[in-house]
Amino acid sequence: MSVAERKLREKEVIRKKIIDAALQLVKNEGWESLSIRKIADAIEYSAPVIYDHFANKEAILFEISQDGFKLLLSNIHKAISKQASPRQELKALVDTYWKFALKNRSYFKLMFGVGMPCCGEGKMKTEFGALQDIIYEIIKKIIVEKKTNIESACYKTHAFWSAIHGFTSIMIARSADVPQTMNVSVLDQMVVNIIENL
Amino acid sequence: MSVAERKLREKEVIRKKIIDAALQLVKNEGWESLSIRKIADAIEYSAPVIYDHFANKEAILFEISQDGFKLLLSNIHKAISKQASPRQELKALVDTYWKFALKNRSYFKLMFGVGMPCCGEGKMKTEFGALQDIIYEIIKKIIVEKKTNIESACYKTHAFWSAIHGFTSIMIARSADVPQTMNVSVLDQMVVNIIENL
DNA sequence: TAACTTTGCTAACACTGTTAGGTAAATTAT
DNA sequence: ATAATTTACCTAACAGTGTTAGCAAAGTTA
Repeated sequence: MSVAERKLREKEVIRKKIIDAALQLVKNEGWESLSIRKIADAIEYSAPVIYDHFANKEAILFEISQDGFKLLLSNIHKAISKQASPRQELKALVDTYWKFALKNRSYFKLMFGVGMPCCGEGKMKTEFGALQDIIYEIIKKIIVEKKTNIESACYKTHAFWSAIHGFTSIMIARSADVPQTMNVSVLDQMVVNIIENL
Repeated sequence: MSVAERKLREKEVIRKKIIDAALQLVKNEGWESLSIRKIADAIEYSAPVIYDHFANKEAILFEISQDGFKLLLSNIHKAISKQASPRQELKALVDTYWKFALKNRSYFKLMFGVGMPCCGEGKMKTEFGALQDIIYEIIKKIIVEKKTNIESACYKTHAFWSAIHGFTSIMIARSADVPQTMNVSVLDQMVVNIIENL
């Protein structure tokens, strides 16, 4: 019986190797030039072996983008837990989001890429929702604190999320096209302004 | 001498045919599955002919995305010219932007795709800037009207643009992942709120 | 009419994702 | 321990990709 267990473990090891190699290749050469044969080369197996572990290339990219979400959510939770007030929590969330995008462009592009071959419509509902839920909870707390209209929490979550994500997307996707006046301080000021008007 | 002119005209015709065919294919099957051979097939030429008109595939996608910008800017100018006040201009701009994204998803994905093979960093500075300039001018007018701080116009342009683009990107990229509470009325309310706080 | 340029083709190269089929090794059953 | 069976892994191949080289025919100019 333990033979089967060992085999499963070994399979898991190769699976991890595939993901690790793929991520490394994406980081070095961009996701456009990622190929099954390059992954196979990196893990020192022949190409078809990869199909024993993943249905297709898209499934690999999908799993990587899910890992990205896990990492981002973990970073956010860590950052939030250190804060003393909901307002500081919201600031810490934005800071973490921005730093994640900046330091992990490959992940970010896979996770939020418009028209990405993997992780398209309807595949990221849970990961996507988790992020939105965190924002929602913090905003609710601030609204309670400020005693403004609690019913607007939902709308405000979307508005907040739109602004933060829009800023980050523009910066990551088009860094060279963006005027110098659009920099991180704009993001900071945006958060301050949004909190003021919650 | 007029022979050369005719030849240039004929070249232009084929060039246009390539772009048209490519755009049609992108609209029908998505940009991922666009291929030189498919374009060649559509225009009833052999594949290498395309390289007499474009350096490579990326150049075709680049030109298409530029056409997209031209169309979007033209739509915006048309919509703005019909408005009576800067506030209505801003609303019309957002409305046009949103409708453009909705009706021309292919264009939008090419124009603003995070990590798109074409139109990456540094290639869209002018088109990108033109859009931002329009927003800037309207916002300045509103600020003058409201007699608030004119120096904040630049920051507010970025913040506005971030929010609008973020909302649209999320909707276009992830329509199936987005909760039902995030709909066009959120966009409307966002614009109203932003104008209020300019 | 001869020389030259342009046009457009086929064939090919080096890739891509993916599948079929076979072989040798590892595991299980007898 | 031997036979049967499953698993692991490979090579070869298919159909497709972007792109280039080289050639033949047509069009243009001298």
